[in-house]
Amino acid sequence: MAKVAAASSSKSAPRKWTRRAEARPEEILDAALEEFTEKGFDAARMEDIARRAGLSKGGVYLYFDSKEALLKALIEAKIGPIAQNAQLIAQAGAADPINALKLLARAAISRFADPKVFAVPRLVVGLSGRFPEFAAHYRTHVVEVARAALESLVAAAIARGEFRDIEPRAAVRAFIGPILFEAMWTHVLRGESAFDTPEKLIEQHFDVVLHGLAKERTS
Amino acid sequence: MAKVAAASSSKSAPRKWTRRAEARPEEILDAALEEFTEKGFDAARMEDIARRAGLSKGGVYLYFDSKEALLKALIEAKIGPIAQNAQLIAQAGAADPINALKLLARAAISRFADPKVFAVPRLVVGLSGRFPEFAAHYRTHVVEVARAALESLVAAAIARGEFRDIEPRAAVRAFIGPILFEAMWTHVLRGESAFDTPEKLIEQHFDVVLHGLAKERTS
Amino acid sequence: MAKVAAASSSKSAPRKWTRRAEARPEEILDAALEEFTEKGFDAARMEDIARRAGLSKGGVYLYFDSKEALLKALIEAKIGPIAQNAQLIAQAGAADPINALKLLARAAISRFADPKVFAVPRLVVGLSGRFPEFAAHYRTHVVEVARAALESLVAAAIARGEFRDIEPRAAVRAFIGPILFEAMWTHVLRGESAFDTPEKLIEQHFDVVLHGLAKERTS
Amino acid sequence: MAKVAAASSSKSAPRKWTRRAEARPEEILDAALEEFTEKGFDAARMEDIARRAGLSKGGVYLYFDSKEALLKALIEAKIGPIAQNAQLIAQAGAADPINALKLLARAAISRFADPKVFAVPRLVVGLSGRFPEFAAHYRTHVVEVARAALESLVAAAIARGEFRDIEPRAAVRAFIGPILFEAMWTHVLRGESAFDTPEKLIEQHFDVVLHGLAKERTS
DNA sequence: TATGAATGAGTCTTCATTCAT
DNA sequence: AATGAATGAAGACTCATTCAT
Repeated sequence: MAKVAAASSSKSAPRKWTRRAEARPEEILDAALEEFTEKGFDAARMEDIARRAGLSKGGVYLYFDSKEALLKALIEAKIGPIAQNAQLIAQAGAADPINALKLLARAAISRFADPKVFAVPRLVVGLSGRFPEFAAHYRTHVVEVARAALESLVAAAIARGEFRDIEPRAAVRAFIGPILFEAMWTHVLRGESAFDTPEKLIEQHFDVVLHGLAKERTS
Repeated sequence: MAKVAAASSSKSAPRKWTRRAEARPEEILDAALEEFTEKGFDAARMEDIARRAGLSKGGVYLYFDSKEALLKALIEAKIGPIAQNAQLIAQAGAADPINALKLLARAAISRFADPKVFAVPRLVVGLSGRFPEFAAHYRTHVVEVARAALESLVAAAIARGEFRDIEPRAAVRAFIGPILFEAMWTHVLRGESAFDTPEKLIEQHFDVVLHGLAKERTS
Repeated sequence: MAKVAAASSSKSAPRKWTRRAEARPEEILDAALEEFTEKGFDAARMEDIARRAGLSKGGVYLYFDSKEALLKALIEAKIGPIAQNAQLIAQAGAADPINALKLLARAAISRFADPKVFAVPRLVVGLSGRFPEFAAHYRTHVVEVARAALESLVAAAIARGEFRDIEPRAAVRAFIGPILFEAMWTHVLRGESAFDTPEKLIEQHFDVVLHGLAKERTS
Repeated sequence: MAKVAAASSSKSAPRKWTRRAEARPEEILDAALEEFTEKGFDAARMEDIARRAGLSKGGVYLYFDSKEALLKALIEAKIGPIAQNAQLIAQAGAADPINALKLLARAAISRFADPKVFAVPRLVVGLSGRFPEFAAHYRTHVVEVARAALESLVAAAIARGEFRDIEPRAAVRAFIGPILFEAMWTHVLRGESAFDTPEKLIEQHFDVVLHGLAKERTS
């Protein structure tokens, strides 16, 4: 990481190899994510990652200290954007919570549809036993942030009388769970999709989750 | 596996070490599951598995041909019970679909609360990139079976006018997703639980999922 | 080292592979000393050491944790005997210090004539910059012990009026230095010997050095 | 070495970087000696040497063909002066051999007290197994030269009746050995000095050694 | 059945060396 | 003359697997 920082922070002085060296860390990270996803952290070979990133075996070590450091950098690098999204939309949409939730769901679904994006949480899941710290990092920086954002939206919706008086945490669970399930089904189990476009999934999701299953309302 | 069959079928001739030998494959499988869960398939050492199962390094090979064979046997061995459950309850509960769904949810939640049980799907997720056949096996023998059972229950409920006319698949997704999410949160991310007893989770789950989020019913 | 201890301490229970496994650590140590002496610690390859000891690459790691651990064990294993010698003779010869000194010199010279024996101090010298702890260990456990033994002999000789009243430390230096020099000349510089038998060297050594120390002049 | 010659012979055309380029080989040699002494030849990294000499990794190769060439140049560069010294003093002091010996001893002791100076022989010792040619070179160009010079002095002293009729070679051994021993003690074993000033060591040395050699007893 | 010594293929990692700029 | 990104050979170390006992 120190290495990466050092390499990528020297933007001021003009270099001859500019494009290459500047872009390298990112290229390696991408290559690593692909290899890790395909083979798993342990089974992935550093040389394959290097080759995929367009350099030789030893080249990776110019940017990352070790395989584990590469993994760590990878997780941290890919985590930020996701978490930030959640926060921003949540704040922006306090005025119209239900609409904000819809926006968020739409964003989450379309992002999770991209294998590249889903690859990171998937990796974290696979490695959680061996590297609990990554799982913890992910929980703290991504899931809890998103959760808090969603809960406040739900709370707002309840306050406005737009939602029933339910446990916000349970609502969030009901909101995210199906999206997670669908992503697992698609990327991990490689099951076939039951709808033609993502839009259809979103629609279904809202239909069921926002409106409920039961025909007759008891409460 | 051929080995396993051979080993466990020799029940005729009584020997002094009978008990041990008979129980061995199961013991090894359990030990393997624990090691695999803690360290991951690759990082787990055969010797540690053997030690945990109470025999020596070479001993494991008397029952399983290789590490990969052990993994395969493990997944298959732990998969059956789950899938069967789903089928049984589904059939049994056709008369009262909503109640059957409740029973199923209750069963799923309490089972997933047990780390040992959740360990297998977790393992499958981690290895899905490297061994897609396991993921496929899991999808076919477990998830699709359960899904079909649930969908038929939902369809029955719709037919009886107890559920709105929604896409059964979407309903199932909404039904299972939150349970999966909670299990991930607990076992993978090691997040703290927001409720005291599993019973409370079940209650919340029903409250939200079965009755819906929206206060005002549009349809 | 823990490994070695564990392996060599199990002498009670009879094993089938007795000879081999019991003898292994010693065989490896010898092989390592030879390789280290010929090529130096860094340039020596573990596989060559293993091969020379009669096993395969990985075999060495059954007895020693790492190359460095092997080096450490080697130095410690070969150091003990030397130091003990010094102490024993020193105590035994308190009654006739000059004779004791002669015995010691004779022992030191003949031992240093053996390349295997001189190899260890030689190794320590070569590695002293990188592993100062080994040099310190050698100084403390070998040189200082020998030095103390010799000094007390010299002091005894002075007290008896057999040696002039000189600084014991200087006397010891004059006593050991030439022996060290000769060993260096022979083993390190591979210079030719100027005498036919070691006995001749001993004679010359006494002629010059003891003369420098003795109170009464004979010639 | 060819490179070094080429680089240092280009004195004709004055350039702006003149001073630097002219001094470079020497700077690199010094840096190399320090690194080699601290870490050993193998463990020393070319980049560290370069950095210490004030240039970058690749820069060293403008002056030396390889790491081994650098080592060779280093040993040769640092050897000359020592050997020449010996010869000069030896010839100059033929008239008063004992005094010449004293001068030589004094010179040797004070030179060996300097870690930089002792570093070269120390390096040669450590590498003698791997590069016997360096040891041979050192023996031929340094030790044998010095030895011859000293032996002729001793022979002269014997001829003049100032020394007893002893084997000159043994006398030289007795003369140099203690100095070598002291240097080893100080630099290699990092043992504490037993005297305050080098002068004191010289005094002690003469007291013991010259006594062993001298015909007439003074005390 | 069970053991654990032994093997050797497989990988990470280092670093001398090269070369475009 | 100088740089430092890049290469790739080399070597320490691990561990699944075998096999004599």
